[in-house]
Amino acid sequence: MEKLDKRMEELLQSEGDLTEKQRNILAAATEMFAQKGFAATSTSEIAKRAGVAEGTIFRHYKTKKDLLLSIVSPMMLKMISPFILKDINKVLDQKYERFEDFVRAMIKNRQEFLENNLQVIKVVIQEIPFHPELRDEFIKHVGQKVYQRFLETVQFYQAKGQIADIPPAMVLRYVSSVIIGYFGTKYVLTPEGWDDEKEIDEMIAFLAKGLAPV
Amino acid sequence: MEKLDKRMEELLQSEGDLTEKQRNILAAATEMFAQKGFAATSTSEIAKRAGVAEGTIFRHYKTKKDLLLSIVSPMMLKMISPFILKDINKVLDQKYERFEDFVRAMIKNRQEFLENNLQVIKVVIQEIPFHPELRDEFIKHVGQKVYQRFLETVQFYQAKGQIADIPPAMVLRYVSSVIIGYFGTKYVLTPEGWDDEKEIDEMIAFLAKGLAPV
DNA sequence: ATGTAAAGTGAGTAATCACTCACTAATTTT
DNA sequence: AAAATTAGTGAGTGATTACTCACTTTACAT
Repeated sequence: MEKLDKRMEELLQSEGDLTEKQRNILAAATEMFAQKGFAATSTSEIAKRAGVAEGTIFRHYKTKKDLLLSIVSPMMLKMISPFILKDINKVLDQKYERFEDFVRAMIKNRQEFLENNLQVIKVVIQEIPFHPELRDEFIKHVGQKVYQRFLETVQFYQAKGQIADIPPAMVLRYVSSVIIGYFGTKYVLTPEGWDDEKEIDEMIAFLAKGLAPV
Repeated sequence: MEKLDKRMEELLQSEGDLTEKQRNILAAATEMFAQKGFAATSTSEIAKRAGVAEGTIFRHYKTKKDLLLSIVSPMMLKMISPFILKDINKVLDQKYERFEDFVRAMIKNRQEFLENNLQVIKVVIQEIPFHPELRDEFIKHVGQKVYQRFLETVQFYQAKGQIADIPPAMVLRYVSSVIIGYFGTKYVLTPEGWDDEKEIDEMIAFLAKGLAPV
């Protein structure tokens, strides 16, 4: 666990000691990958937008794909780090008496993160279907670690009699489907007159009612 | 409405009078677009897999993008046609006493279609972020037509006292989120030991309970 | 059988692609 | 300040790209 934390820290603060030009390259590449997709973006375009010679890109990244991975891989870890870092785990496990409060805390916790990283997350989602290594990495992290951890959480609240006795995997799917639907609606469809507080309250009320024991 | 139906029929049965080579081209392109994405697939690869000269592709499709659109556009109409064709609308509106039965019928209705068109649907989902015209077309059809129609359906069951008095748009989002999560889990993650009947029963029970009036 | 239109071909084209390399500029180490 | 390491450059590379066109083959109406 110590080693994992260390490796993660490296990746999380990996943009600290970069040159300005290097940061420009990452920013330009992220923008264009998000907009046009990885395959439809040329390295010459990236160089142009970054205000950099094309050779400079390849000084830092062996291939174009290397550039993609150095944008996307750290983000995958960032996405899930709150769920598998031990100090935060303690908080998750013990703080919330009711399942509803736990869900609300999860949403708030990830909302700011989402807003600050919309573009990179867009790239991750868009490119996963085309790059098996990305898919594998995602499944390995989210599937094995986060999924297992949340399964236990569901069972915890089932044992407390707050959630009906349906298979935990189903509970998890319903909850995550509705939450993903919430974020998707908000950030992809961006409807007018959207009241965050009210949406979250109603959503959690719906989930709690649907999952309540008979 | 007559005109719409006619235009739709054209598109729906549009693969009838094609040459064998033309059908090979469409099949090969669909396969490769689904696997590698539109931008990463070359016309020479498509020609090779279709067993056809590269020039043959451009005899039938002015550009590579034209080929994509002729695969994707008819599918968009197929996806939503059951919801906006009038004869089927009658069925939807009157047949089901309970909201649960309506939802179950919707799922069964679209399940076979999904299974028969997984590849093309994959292409649609994958390419929408990169092609604004596709996004617009999708929003125009699904957003304006299907969404409005389902809003009315929700209000219908709310008036019958079967669904709680929460905003119909929220109801619609919860239901569609969970159903999309169901299809997504089944066809993207393809878990082992998946019991369709049980999954659907539990899912509908959860939705009904969560949406029931107080 | 013959004429005509449509289907199919494949070599050719300019443009663009990701990437290299010999070189200079800037930064850090000693 | 000198030496050494790293960052940055941009012209140049062969390969590949989407697409064209003069031509041949096939299908079908007369």
